[in-house]
Amino acid sequence: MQQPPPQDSDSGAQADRFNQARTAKAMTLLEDYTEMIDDLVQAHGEARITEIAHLMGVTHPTAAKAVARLKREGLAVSRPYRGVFLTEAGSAMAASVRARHRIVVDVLLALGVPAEAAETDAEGMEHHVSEATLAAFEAFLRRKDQSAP
Amino acid sequence: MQQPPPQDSDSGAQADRFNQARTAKAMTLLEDYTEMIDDLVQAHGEARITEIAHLMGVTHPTAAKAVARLKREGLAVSRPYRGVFLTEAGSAMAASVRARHRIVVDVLLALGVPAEAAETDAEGMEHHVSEATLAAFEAFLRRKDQSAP
DNA sequence: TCGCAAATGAAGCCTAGGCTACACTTTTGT
DNA sequence: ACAAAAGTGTAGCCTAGGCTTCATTTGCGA
Ligand SMILES: [Mn+2]
Ligand SMILES: [Mn+2]
Ligand SMILES: [Mn+2]
Ligand SMILES: [Mn+2]
Repeated sequence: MQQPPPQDSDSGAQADRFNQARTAKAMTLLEDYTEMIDDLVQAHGEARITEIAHLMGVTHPTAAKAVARLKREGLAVSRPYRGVFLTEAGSAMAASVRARHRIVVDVLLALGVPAEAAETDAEGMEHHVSEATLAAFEAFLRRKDQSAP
Repeated sequence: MQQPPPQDSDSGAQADRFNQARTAKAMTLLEDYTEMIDDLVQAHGEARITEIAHLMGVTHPTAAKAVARLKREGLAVSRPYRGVFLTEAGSAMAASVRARHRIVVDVLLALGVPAEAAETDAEGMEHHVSEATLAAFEAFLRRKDQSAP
């Protein structure tokens, strides 16, 4: 292991940002599906492939492939022709993803974004909100509803 | 052409949001490359594949393939072994993308996000900011620096 | 109970967007 | 002027994530 290469002044800084955005984009599927499966298990005790597909707006083979990836990555379990459930790791991801999702929506609403746009945009933006940004969002929301109790 | 199907109550609303997020994600490459090429043409009079690749953090064949897609979609032009330039449509996209990028960064900074995180997160978030949200962001920024002149 | 509809699985196709390896042009330095 | 270096192009491989089509299993209602 080497130290993170110092990058010739800031030549690579921009490249680093794009790479980080690409990495975040690659997490989108896992994050959205874990959150969705967690929702469904809460609501019905299990998550069925067909319902996942319907809510995600994809065909069932697409949802099945996504679930296969979740299982491969240790986030979910399932047996043939049965429901899908999250592992400990999957539940943890779902919890943090849901918390972040809510905070992003709340920030957008606080900034005056119409509710429908806030929900829609948050679904994509959330995956690019870093820990640092999330912390700033939380602080902003605390300030906000402290000044207007 | 039919009217947008009313969706049984709100069953499909969630699916619509995910589909919109997927569409936005698919625009990411075009938006980032047009902005980048526009930057480079401003700075050096042309955009070379190698420099695009370097700044985007990808290999040169990847950048070349991206430019091929830009050309296919009528956003850029180039001749073999020569620089890349934007069409009218490409320049228009670059201008709006750059404006939105700046606004997103400014909003994040106004909310107290550290500068480095703001730059990085904006690079991904920007592609999911709708017109409605952008308008709210602009209004927020105007209020902001009106109250602190 | 048993037959049929709904759900699930499996196979295979497609595009986007990464990569490496190698060929060819252009530019540059002696 | 020309050889080496740098830049560019091309081919081909890979994975992710959509899709359709068809086979199989489940679960229900008659
Ligand atoms: Mn999402
Ligand atoms: Mn979400
Ligand atoms: Mn971007
Ligand atoms: Mn940008």
